Order: sequence, then structure tokens, then C-alpha cells
Amino acid sequence: MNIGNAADRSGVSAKMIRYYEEIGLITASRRANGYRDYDANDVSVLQFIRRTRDLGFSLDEVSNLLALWRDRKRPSRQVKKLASQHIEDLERRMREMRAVVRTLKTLADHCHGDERSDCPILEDFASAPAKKAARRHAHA
Amino acid sequence: MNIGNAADRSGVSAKMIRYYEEIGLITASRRANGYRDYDANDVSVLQFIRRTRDLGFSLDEVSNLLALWRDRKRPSRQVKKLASQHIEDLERRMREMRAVVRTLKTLADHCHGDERSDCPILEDFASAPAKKAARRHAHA
DNA sequence: CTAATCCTTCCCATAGTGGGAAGGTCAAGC
DNA sequence: GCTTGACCTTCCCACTATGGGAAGGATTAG
Repeated sequence: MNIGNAADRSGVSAKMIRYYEEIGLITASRRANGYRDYDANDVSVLQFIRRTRDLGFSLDEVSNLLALWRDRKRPSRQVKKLASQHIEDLERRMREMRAVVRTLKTLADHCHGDERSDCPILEDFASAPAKKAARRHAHA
Repeated sequence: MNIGNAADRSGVSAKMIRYYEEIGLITASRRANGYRDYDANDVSVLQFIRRTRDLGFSLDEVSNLLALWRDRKRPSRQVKKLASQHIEDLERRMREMRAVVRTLKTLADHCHGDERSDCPILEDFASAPAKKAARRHAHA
């Protein structure tokens, strides 16, 4: 099956399929004309990637999960550990975001939000201590 | 004051100060030797940027906030609107992350996590519908 | 005067994803 | 058989925001 077909079935764009191959996440056989050729198992792998990406795993983590998936004899402990770490990572980021939301809500609550120009939000932005929290982290 | 000094006082790296200038977020006067020169007000602007970045605003949003900050006659309504939109954005992302965490926790709960190799987590990754949620969004 | 520290600009890398150009291939219709 | 359109290929560019580092000039401390 051609790449476009595999893309449709897996929900991974052709562009991304080529990229995943480039970074060594997957491989693809070629037909005589140079076209990549995929079978049902390849589509399963792509769906696996799609699913784990949707769950917010980085490509690096996906790579580890794929390796565990392929190794049928590996202990489930390893898989659970990766999942748990990801859960903790998400929870940590949510805590940081919650703190930011709390701050912003407090500021917004004290802002009239009308035609008057005085606004404690901007005043705070200009003077607050900037506590270095919620540093960004690439994947959503 | 030199860029290094401004960086120390504002908490924004010299590298980033130059970048912010390059993208038109700030400006800088030059001394005869070509060095950038900053005063107390410039440092205030940098601290403003630092603070809003820490609160998760994108540089695009920071740019808007800076414009509002500089325009002392603008209605506070505009500022509050930007803040509220950002709050909603954060809350939406947190909802998505919570959904992912719920899914992962359910999966992890059903995985033995021991030496046995059967693992419902990977089985789910390989077969679940992939509901297209939590698509990433650049800033954390 | 020299050495260290600062400044300048310029290029590169990161993590994923998409856009698009230039060109080869294949299948359908005439 | 030939044209047309839908595919495929590779290659380069863009984005967000940040850091690393090189090459070279300026300043400053000793």
C-alpha cells in the first residue's frame, strides 16, 4: 500500500510518516519505482504512534514505548513505569498552570474591565517578582 | 547600562534581549562603540516581558500587552479581555491534560506492573480509536 | 601593555508539524 | 498511444522561543 493510503488508515499524515522514518522511529520497504510500501502491520505501528502522541508522549517516549511493544517478553513493570512518569509529568505541569490561572484570576478580579484606564493587571506585570515558575516544556 | 547589566537586573538573558529587539518587541539605543544602551525604563519593560512570559503568555500576546501598557488611556476592558482569554486557554488545556491523565491512570491501574509481560496499556495504545484530543499548542 | 571580560554579529540546534516546489510515476479516459 | 490528474519522490523553508558557540572588536583591571 502507498504512503497516502497508510496515512488515511492510520491518521498520521504522509509528511509525518516520512519524518518518523527519517528519525529512525519506523522503517519502510520500497517498491521498484521507489515508492514506499506499507502493509497492515505497518499501519498498526502508525496507529500506535498516533495514539501515544495523542496522549502527549514525546517522540522520544514513543520510541521507548514502541520498543517495549515490540519486545513481547519485557516485564509489564517497565511499561507501567513509563506511563506513571508521564502521568506525573502531566500533573506537575497542570499544577504549574493552575498556579498561573489563580494569579491571573486574582488580577482580573481586581480589574474593572470597563472604560476606565487604571488596571491592576498591567501594574502587577510591571512590578511583580517574577517567580520563575511554569517554564515551558515543548510538548503540550 | 550595558546589555549584561540589563540582563542581570531584569532576569532576561542578553541573548533574549537581542532577540526581542530583532523581532521588534523592544528597541535599544546604541552608544558610539556600537554597544546597546539601556536605562531604568528599559529594564522595567524587560521585567514586564519576563513576568508575562512566566505567566505563559506567548510573545505575540506579550506584544499586545506591552502595547496596552504603553497606551495609558486605553480602557481596562481590553486588558481584562486578554487576561481572560489566556485564562480560558489555560483551562482548556488543563481539561485536555486531565482527560489524558484519567485515561492513562485507568490503563496503569489495570497493568500488573510486575515481571509478567501482558500489559493492557500497550494493548490499548495499539488498538484504541485515537480521539484526536490534546493537540499540542507550542507554549506550555 | 596584557589579559580577562565584555560586547558585537552570525550560524546552528532543539521538537514537531506543515507548506510548497521541482520532478518522476501511474492509471484512466480518449 | 497520449494526455491529464492524482499520486509519489526529495529538498528546502517556516513556525515558537531559547540556548550554544565562534570570530572578532572594545573596554577595563592590574
